[in-house]
Amino acid sequence: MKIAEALQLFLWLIPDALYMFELLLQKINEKVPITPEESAVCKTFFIPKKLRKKQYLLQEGDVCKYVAFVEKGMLRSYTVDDKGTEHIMQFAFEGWWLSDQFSFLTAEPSVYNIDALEDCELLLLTKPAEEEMLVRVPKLERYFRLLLQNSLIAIQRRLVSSLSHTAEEKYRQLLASCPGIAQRVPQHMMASYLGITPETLSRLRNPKNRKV
Amino acid sequence: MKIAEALQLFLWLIPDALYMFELLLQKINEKVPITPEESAVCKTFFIPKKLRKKQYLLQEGDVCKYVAFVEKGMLRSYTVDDKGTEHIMQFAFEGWWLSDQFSFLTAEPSVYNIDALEDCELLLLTKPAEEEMLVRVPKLERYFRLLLQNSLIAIQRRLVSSLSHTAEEKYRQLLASCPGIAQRVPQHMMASYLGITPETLSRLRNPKNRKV
DNA sequence: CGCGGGTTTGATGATGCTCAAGCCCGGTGG
DNA sequence: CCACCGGGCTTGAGCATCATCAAACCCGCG
Repeated sequence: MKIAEALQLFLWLIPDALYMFELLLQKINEKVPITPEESAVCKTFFIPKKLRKKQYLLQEGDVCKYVAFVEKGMLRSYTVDDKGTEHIMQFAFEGWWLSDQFSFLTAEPSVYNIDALEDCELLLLTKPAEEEMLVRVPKLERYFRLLLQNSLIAIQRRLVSSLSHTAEEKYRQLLASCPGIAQRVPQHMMASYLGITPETLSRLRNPKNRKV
Repeated sequence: MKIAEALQLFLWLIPDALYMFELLLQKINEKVPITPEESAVCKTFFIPKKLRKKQYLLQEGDVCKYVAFVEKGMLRSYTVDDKGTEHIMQFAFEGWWLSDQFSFLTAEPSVYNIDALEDCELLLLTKPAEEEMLVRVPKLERYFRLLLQNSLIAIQRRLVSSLSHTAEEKYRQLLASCPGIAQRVPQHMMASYLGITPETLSRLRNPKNRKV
């Protein structure tokens, strides 16, 4: 057996550990430069996990045990209101993080669902792993604070937008802030994210309805 | 001169230090019990400040240098959109905190304004003071993390509410979640907070318009 | 081929906005 | 002390936006 073949076999046996961390390390390095040694330490705390389309990472009523980093595929988090309508809180593409911060921190049951919109490769971090990791690589404190900040800003912007803009303006803003989303996310989910009905979104996409 | 007398004199000279910290310490103790010694340390980092009605704590374009704790009175933060309409992000009553987290953390110019809706007594904390305080009283890390969490949850709830509820439902929710607000906040400001026009709010408050 | 989910299209109605006028009340100056 | 002013609240009429309900359509898939 040649070495190349052996390597192939090896990769096949523990495929996750080898190739799944590239994006994570790249993203971290963008904000907080870390050494190769720190990278190596960092890797040890994550749990690689694959999720197939429509599978759940978190279901309403359960405690959110992980924060998830998306290496491949995409996730969404959403609530279901009293009328049974879904409200998408967030999409998470490659390179994004997703969890229910509140449930994760307090260990109380979540009001959100998280599921896969495409087949996914995720890196999961438990609370104890996160804490240990921050002790071993304190630089990452800064990285996680930046993440939290960014999510706070994003959601504030979205709130203002939802209070002051029309459906069409909100849609354009979404396309602008997240190019390519229309190619990957079904339309009725974008509608759910924007807080409008699928019919309305369909209509305002149709140029025939353009105002004079 | 006895020590007690000296203390009295000392307190007399800087009167703020005497009565202005009660609510702050009480609020902290509700979530994170601290010793009298820690309380004393804690006090030294805050800058007491009085603000008269309509005065600004932060103006759009400036860097947010402080987080403010409200001992008396009330504050609001808001943005002005391209059409010139104000959008109130948050009210802060006695015992609440307010700042622009983003500008405070990054030292970039803020997009928000913060001003006083009533004469106020505030306790201000600068970034260096905060950091030093957290070193001296590490228990407070937890307290501040809880604050951040709570604001994240609150704003998420508000977003879902703004996407899924009618003007009336949102108004009722506001009254329920913040009793007494109608007695202290002018109506057009509640409208601004809810993202509706003053006229609409006025109408849905009038029982004559009640649906059958 | 037929089924089913997602999207489109149409008709109708409710909700909330805009503009405009009137009202109430507290504050100011004569 | 009163008249006047102005800000905030109310009321009204008309209109734009968007939701609802229903039907048709499109297309991938078993």
